[in-house]
Amino acid sequence: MSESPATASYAEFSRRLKPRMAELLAALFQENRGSIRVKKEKVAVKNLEKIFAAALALGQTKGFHAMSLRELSRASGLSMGALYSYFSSKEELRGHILRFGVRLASEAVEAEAKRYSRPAEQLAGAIRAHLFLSEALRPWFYFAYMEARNLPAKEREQAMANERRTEAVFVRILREGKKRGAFRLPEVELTAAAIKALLQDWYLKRWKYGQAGLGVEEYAAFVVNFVLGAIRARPKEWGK
Amino acid sequence: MSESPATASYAEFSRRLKPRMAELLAALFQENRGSIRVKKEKVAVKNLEKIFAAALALGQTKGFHAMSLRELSRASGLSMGALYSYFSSKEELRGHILRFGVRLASEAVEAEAKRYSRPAEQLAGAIRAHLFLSEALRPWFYFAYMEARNLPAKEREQAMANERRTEAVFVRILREGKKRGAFRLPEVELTAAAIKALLQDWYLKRWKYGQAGLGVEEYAAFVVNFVLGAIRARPKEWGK
DNA sequence: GTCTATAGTGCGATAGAC
DNA sequence: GTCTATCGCACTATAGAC
Repeated sequence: MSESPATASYAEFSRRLKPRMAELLAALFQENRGSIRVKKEKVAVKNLEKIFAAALALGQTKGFHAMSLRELSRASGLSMGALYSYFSSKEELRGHILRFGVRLASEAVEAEAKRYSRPAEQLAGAIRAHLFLSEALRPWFYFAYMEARNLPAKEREQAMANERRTEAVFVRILREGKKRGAFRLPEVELTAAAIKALLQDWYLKRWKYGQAGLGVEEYAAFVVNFVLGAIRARPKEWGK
Repeated sequence: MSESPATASYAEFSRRLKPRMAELLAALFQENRGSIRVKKEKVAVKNLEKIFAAALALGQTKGFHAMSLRELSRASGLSMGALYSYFSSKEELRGHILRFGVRLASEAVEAEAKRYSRPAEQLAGAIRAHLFLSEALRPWFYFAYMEARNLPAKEREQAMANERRTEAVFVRILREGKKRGAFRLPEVELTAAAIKALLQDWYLKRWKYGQAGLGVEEYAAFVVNFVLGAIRARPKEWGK
């Protein structure tokens, strides 16, 4: 509940996230002891990490469906047979990867929420937190976005629900700011959707921003400024 | 060079686009007489239309790579053998579809450009034209966006160049408006990228806007207003 | 726990009848 | 111009050696 002027820097955000990734990987192993044939946690976690990293990298460039398990075997350094000790089908592997990311992401967003009380700072904080998160987990975010449509119906609905949940955070902040007179905007839901689109562009068009030599902090500053301008929040009004 | 208050309605835009689609399909047939074994234009164009529509629909839900030619055969009503009278490989089919769309899209955007002289109206017109176009060719836009990364290197670079070209239109308008004092914005390139992201969200998240009962004209009005707000264009300044 | 070898399936593409 | 039948191949997944 501190009122520091802005969310922590990306470096700090990233530093706080790292250890959670290792913990969650171990948790994922424990929860799937049934289907994972390897029993030593240390070995399993190490290999799961390799498999996930390789699958995300390959999924990045050619898509998960187009990636063959032979390629994954080569890229991860494990044989075909060894791979199948960690999952029982290619689809199950995709499920593991997606669930791992969802948990990591939702935890991190919850942790950043409600650190501020003034609407404009809340909005800026939420934008920064989402961008920092997608930067730290960029391969996963891209993977999840692109794989969403290939999911079986049930999981696809869950993915769409996730999309709505993210937007709901922004809807709440916008509505509160509007009530307090800090923001002027007619369409709260559409504005939240627009913010979401700007956040997603960061990991979807990384090639473009990378070539322009732009960092995540600079992009975050731009988005915050752009959005606050669009909803008529003026610097002098930020404190309302 | 008319100075009507806004780009034509979507209905009118769509009406003007339709005949061009038939013409371009015929042109595509003529240019590929070498590789297309069917010689009667009437038959060929009719079947190409069926094939393209079926491929776009299937590519929509599962991706082009995941779509098998057996499925395409079923969906288009042509046998496997017949399909191969119209293209010599699955990849060539993808190329046909992408090139067809690129030509249709670039023609339509050129036609809408430069209809206005005042910066805010130019910007609003360009936003509306892009949205209307992506609405009329939604299956194709979605297909092109999702297939871009699966293209061979040369064609992928061309796709990225297309992305930049669209943005260049907005950069030009923004820069001109800034010079004339109609807009206040520090980052012209980033603003153009942000506008692009908002335009793309319309066809990428169609499920969301569709469920909300939102039409393309309403979304266009929102985006225009949002962007003009962000770049500090005020209604009274629109005429500058 | 990991490997190599291979079974079984469905793919893209083609040949030849009509 | 379109069809059916089929080829060869690459894939996912598994069996059994080490």
